[in-house]
Amino acid sequence: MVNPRQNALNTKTDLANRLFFRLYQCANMLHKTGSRAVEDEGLTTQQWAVLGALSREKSQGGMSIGDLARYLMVSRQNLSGLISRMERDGHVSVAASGQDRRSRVVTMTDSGRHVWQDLALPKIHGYYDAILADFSVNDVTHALHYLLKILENMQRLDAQWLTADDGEAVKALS
Amino acid sequence: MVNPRQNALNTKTDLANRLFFRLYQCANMLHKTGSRAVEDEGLTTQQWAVLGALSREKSQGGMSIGDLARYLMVSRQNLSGLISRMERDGHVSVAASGQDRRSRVVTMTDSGRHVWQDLALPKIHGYYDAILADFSVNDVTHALHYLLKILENMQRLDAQWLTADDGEAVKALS
DNA sequence: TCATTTACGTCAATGTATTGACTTAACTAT
DNA sequence: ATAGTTAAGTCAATACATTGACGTAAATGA
Repeated sequence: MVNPRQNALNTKTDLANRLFFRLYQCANMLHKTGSRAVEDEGLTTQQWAVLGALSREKSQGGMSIGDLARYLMVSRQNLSGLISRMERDGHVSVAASGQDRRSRVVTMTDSGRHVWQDLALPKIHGYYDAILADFSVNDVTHALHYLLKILENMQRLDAQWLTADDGEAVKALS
Repeated sequence: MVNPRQNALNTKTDLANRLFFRLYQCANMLHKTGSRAVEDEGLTTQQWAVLGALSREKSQGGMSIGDLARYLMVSRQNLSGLISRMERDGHVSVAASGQDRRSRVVTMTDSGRHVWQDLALPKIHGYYDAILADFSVNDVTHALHYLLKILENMQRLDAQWLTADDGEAVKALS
């Protein structure tokens, strides 16, 4: 006997539905379990992402709020508050830019670097091990590849929306 | 010549780092582009998830706040506010449960069902098409498989944390 | 039966995320 | 040079997300 609903199962739309639902759940669980992994250090998943960005060799000289926002793909308004809390907690310091008087440069403090390197990173590696325990290197590579493709397409859609919105504005003015 | 940093590249830890960073970015972009896809209907990505849950045949009789929270993997405190906003906007109605006087049952209103079926679903399918345009059915299947594994491991870690926390509480009492 | 425990929902505090509006500064194209 | 545009950052309003604390109701166990 064939399941009468079988036509609707395993179609691309049905699979897409399940994929995005799982991505939604993953997003919730990432923020919950990620923050829990570094809560003893007074960090959250988002602050972990900021420290990770600032700890790269490429950003030894610090990063501006705008650079960080673009890198992490969040709004600069959001970063503004996040950086304020991290400054309050002594993890980062903010200084005026010599080049651009509008810009403010965010750098890790010595304390922030200590928290990141010595306290948070071991916890984070333990977190990776726990989540990816049954993943082979090949599995991680493939999962990364798919996430990257989804991300690129989301960015493309976002960019299209921005230009379409400009078009609307222009149309409204004419 | 071998890149001196090659040892650090493509190791499982390095790949894990990149995977979780991309997952973090995907989470941000999902909420941004998903909400944008249904903004004309006055919905957000989260409200879309709620309507999707309530529209299943399985939940014709409605779902309690707690059931919804477990299904979507968010806290019931969060759902409480989300449902209030959706009730305010007329998408769902909340009624007392006949079985359990503590419980409140959430159901889609006729208006909510109209918004979901006739307005939001076409937009959502367009969103799926835009993000998964260059995915084969096989690609979607594999991506779904990896997300599911990550999710299962995150849930396991979450459950372990809960029992470990209980253990701490017990230890503190003894 | 009656005390303990567990479950359901909400309130409050805090952190993260968005858009819109605004100020200030840098850039750009006459 | 100067007007117009773009870019950097912040403030405000709103939505989403967490934990902790609380009141009420159901379930459990001696």
